[in-house]
Amino acid sequence: MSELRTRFAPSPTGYLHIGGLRTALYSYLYAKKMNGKFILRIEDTDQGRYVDGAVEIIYRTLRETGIMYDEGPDVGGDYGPYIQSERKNEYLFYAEKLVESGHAYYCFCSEERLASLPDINGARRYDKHCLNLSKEEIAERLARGDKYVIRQNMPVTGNSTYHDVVYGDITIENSELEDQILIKSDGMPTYNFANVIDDHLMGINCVMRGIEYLSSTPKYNLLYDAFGWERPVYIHMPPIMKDAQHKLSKRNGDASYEDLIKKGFLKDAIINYIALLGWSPKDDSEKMSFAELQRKFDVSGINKSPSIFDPMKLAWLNSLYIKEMPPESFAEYAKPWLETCYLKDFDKRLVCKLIQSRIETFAEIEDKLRFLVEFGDIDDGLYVNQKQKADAALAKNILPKIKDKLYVLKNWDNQNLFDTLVELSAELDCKKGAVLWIARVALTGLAVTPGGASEIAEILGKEETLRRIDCAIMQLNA
RNA sequence: GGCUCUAUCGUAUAGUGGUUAGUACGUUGGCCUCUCACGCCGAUAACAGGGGUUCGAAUCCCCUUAGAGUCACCA
Repeated sequence: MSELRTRFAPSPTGYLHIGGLRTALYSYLYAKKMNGKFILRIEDTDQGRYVDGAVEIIYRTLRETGIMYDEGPDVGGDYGPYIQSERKNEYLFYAEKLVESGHAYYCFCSEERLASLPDINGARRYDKHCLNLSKEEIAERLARGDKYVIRQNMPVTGNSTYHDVVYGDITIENSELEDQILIKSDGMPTYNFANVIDDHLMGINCVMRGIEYLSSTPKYNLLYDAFGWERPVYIHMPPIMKDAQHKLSKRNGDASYEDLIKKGFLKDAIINYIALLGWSPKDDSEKMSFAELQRKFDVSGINKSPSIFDPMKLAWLNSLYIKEMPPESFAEYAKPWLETCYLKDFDKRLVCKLIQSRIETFAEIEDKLRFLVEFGDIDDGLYVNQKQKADAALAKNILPKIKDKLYVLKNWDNQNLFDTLVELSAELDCKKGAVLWIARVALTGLAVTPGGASEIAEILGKEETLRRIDCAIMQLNA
């Protein structure tokens, strides 16, 4: 068996959406598992849809996520060029070969004629009108410079069957196949044609792509057959949906890879999650590193039915990756989000320690830390905690004592603060939870905070802590 | 509409003729605890419907229903 060669062939239309990224991921994982090659090819035959910078986004995203291609436009290889617009001349040559063998023909039909074709169930099917043109007429019109396209000559009877690795045998009546255009009037090949020619020329023997190509694959197979080329192995994949009836797409404003990064998701979590959308390993593993994914990936685990993208589960996976980050990496990665919090001179290390285990995405940082810079009215009701037997009256009573204790505290760190407050609770003969609860509320004015009273006091610093306690006392006495 | 594909808890899935239908997220009860979070223990909830085949069907077949894809000089 020759070396497995698979490929990812995106169009540079502006972004790499989640579905495309997953296709690339699966193709890469499968190629690597089989000790084969993974190739990147840019399909830019539609000049109208080309978007500047889109190619760079593709390169960057694949690199960033670890989906390294063995051959491609910017890394080279023996089958280049890897950009379709640079292979333009190849296609016409092969199309003409097909014309010679009768598998394709020139078509001079005008747009108007095409538009006048009968509409059958909402679709206009080309009627093979130009198939019957005489050799002389074709030569004459070609010489005259008439605009033309080259169409594939589909069989009218019989049916075509092929095997798909995930969907099994697919059979379609040949009469369902339209004489699709191979070469457009601008001389460029259509995707359908270029795709087949390139795959063959590049030695691609395994094609992994979205299910949208499942029903047009017989057309490609007819092309392979006409040339006498060996058909590749096909692996079609189910779509990723936003909900039961809508596909996930940038057009609907759904998240692309880059959007997810901006929303505070880690690339490892994104890759891990999308790997699980439509595929599952033999065991019950869910959190898998890229290396594990490579080891465990197998096409037999690919699902047939569409799967809905679940941000909640992604967030959960993301939190797992966040928790295992070394503190330094976390601090480094969190930097941009921390900057939006105006933390002034608070100790970033302590702040990170506080939030690392409490966020699922980095975007939550701002909300979680707002209390560090915003402090104002405290609702008396917040002092009430039945379990700890705390309330506003108790707060009014012990807050001054807390203040006195802290005022003389020498080493301002979490442990000392905690010990001091616990000590006070013993002296006052009340629950330590009551003291800590009241202190925390007084310092933050919030029912829920990341971290307890002592941790927060440590970050706030002595001066700010005492200032806030004063504030709280004043409010209670007002 | 024609053609193709799909159908297990809300979501992602395990399951390939015999299981108390498993797991994870979510939701939820509890424990732990200076609130929250983490962690731990429990609960919740599914074979779309109807016919077959079979001693036996989530698993095989058919129909219905629902959904997706496709029918371009787009990829």
